[in-house]
Order: sequence, then structure tokens, then C-alpha cells
Amino acid sequence: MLRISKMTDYAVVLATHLAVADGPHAARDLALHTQIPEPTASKVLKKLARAGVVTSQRGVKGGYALARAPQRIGIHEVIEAIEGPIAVTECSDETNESFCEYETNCGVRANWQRINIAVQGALSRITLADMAVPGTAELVSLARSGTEADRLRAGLE
Amino acid sequence: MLRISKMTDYAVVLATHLAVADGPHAARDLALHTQIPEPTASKVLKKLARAGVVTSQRGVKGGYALARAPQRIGIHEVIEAIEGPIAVTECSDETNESFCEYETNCGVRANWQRINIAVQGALSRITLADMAVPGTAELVSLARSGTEADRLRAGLE
DNA sequence: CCAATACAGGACTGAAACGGTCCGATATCT
DNA sequence: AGATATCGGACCGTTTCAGTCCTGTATTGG
Repeated sequence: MLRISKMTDYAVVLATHLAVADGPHAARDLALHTQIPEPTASKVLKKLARAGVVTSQRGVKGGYALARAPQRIGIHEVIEAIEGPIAVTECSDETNESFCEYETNCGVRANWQRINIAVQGALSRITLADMAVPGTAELVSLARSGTEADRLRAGLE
Repeated sequence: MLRISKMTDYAVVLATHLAVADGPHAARDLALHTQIPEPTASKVLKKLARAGVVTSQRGVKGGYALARAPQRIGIHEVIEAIEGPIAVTECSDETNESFCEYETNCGVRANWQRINIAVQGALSRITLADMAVPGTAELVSLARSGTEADRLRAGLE
């Protein structure tokens, strides 16, 4: 969890590039401007298209464009396009239930959902439009709300 | 990003187990109760100890125990204990800066920080105490706040 | 002091995923 | 018809991951 794969990084870079310069762009052009190897960029764009994040147009004047306005594309869509759905533990897709003898474990396993939801919620609040602007002012306030929970816990000591 | 590794799952299960039954427990006992292979459980516990999530006691009456009260241990600590620090793109630890010719990319790369902060903030708000209780009531409200952003975006259509 | 217990720290291995490339097929525009 | 560009998949070398095992070291109890 939480290790950024290169492919995902590429996906965000490419999607953001499409956000700033709208209109259809060929995979080759995008690869050049982002310094991503062309076949790899093409592969990533294909996945983004399949996930519905971008639209594709074949033919001589074809290329890729965002499927929606960048404000309406959450970063979690881009990430899930590459990595697949946000992780769920295997316990949920097991058909037989007799598998779980110790209820303590499955209780914990069920609570993974809680983590997934929290992460997905946080990611869905960041849009491609947010990624397009280089501003870092809002970043500080976000960081505060994160470490505030830590400080709160530390205060209980 | 966001794919849960088995080791991380083990870590959460083991840590949660320590949360419900406090006191020193031998790695062998924990492995038995969680159905995790003993050498693997031992390995995970070692990492948790090294990260300061749990304390270890050697000797005949030794074992592992939580380093703090479960309310004061954020899930992100458990995750980071196994996976290492929350991911940052390689761009930041590059020494030479002439490497980034296209400023568009580095702008995007810098915004990865925004994602990391959002995720870490979400994770730090979930504690081991939360994982110990099997309740799922709060889960719904959390889910709502997540999908609400989606609906809000969809409403702009 | 000695023996049993239990953690610490690595080395090691087989399996799976990742990063990256390439090719043939298909759709579109001129 | 021909040029361009995406689509879908196969392919491969490398790395990471899951899991095991072994040698130390600290602690307790007799």
C-alpha cells in the first residue's frame, strides 16, 4: 500500500498535461512533452481510456482528451485506472465462510474497508484541476489537519 | 499505490490483536491466534517493534505489546512500519536540478505531495482502537463524505 | 551458573508483479 | 487507397514480495 508505482506517476502526469492543454493530443506528442518513453505513455493512455478518464479518437487527426472537465475528475479515478480498484482484502471475495474460524481476524479484515473508504474519500477530493495549478498555499492547511490528529493523540499522553 | 500487501494486512491484524488483548504476547501465540505462519508473523512483529509501534521483551516471559494505548496509534504508523515512509516521487531526491527541463512535469511531481498529505491525513485519523471495535455504523457516514464529492462533481454536469 | 525461552538481524529462495517494448489489427481522415 | 493513430495483446528482463531458516543475544528460572 501507498508506494507510488511509476506507471501511476506517469498517468497523473499525462492526465494533468491534458488538463492544462485541452483538446485532442496524439500519444506521441504527449510522450515528448512529458519525457515519458512513447510506448509506455501509450500503454498508460490506453488504460486511462479504458477506465473512462480520457476519450480516444483514432485516425489521422486523432488523439487523447479528457473525458470530462478537470474539476470533475478525481485523482482516485486516475490511480484506479492503473492500479485497479482500491484494495480490498481477499477475505471478502472468498465464497466459503467456514474459512474464517477465528472471528477476531475477520473483524479486522472487515475494518480494512474503513481504511479504504477513508483513503478513497481523501483522494476523490483532489481533482485534476487541483493538480494543474502549481500553487502550494492550500497544501499547508491540508498538512495541518493531518498532523493535528497526531498532536491530539500526543496530547493525551 | 494503494494495493494492500499481505505483510501490511498481517501487521494490522497482529497490531489489532494486541489492542484487544493487552499485555505481552509471544510471537508464537499471536501467530496461532491469527492463523499467520509463525516465521512470517515474527518478521512482521520485528518490523513493528523497530518502528516503535510495539515494544518487545526478550527472555522466557517475553513477547510483544503495544507501545502506546491503541487510541494513540494511528493506522498509518502500522502501515509505514511495513512499507516504509509514505511514497514521494523520485524527483525530490534528485540532486541535480537541471534534470527537469519541462517545468510542467515538476509542477505535477510537486503536487504528488498534496496526494500524500491527503492520504496520510486520512489514515492518521484511524486508530488501532477503531480497528478493534467491529462496529460498522460510523462506516456509512464516512462513505457518504467520500462519495459526496463525487456527487457534487456530477452535479456540475 | 546453566539451560530454556523468545526476540534481533540477516541471508536466502521461489514466485509473482512491474516496467518497458514490440507487433498486427482496426478505425479515421485526406 | 494510403497515411496516421489508437487498440489489444504477447513478450521479456528485472525487481519486489512472501516466506523460510539460521546464528546471535537477552531474560527468566532452577
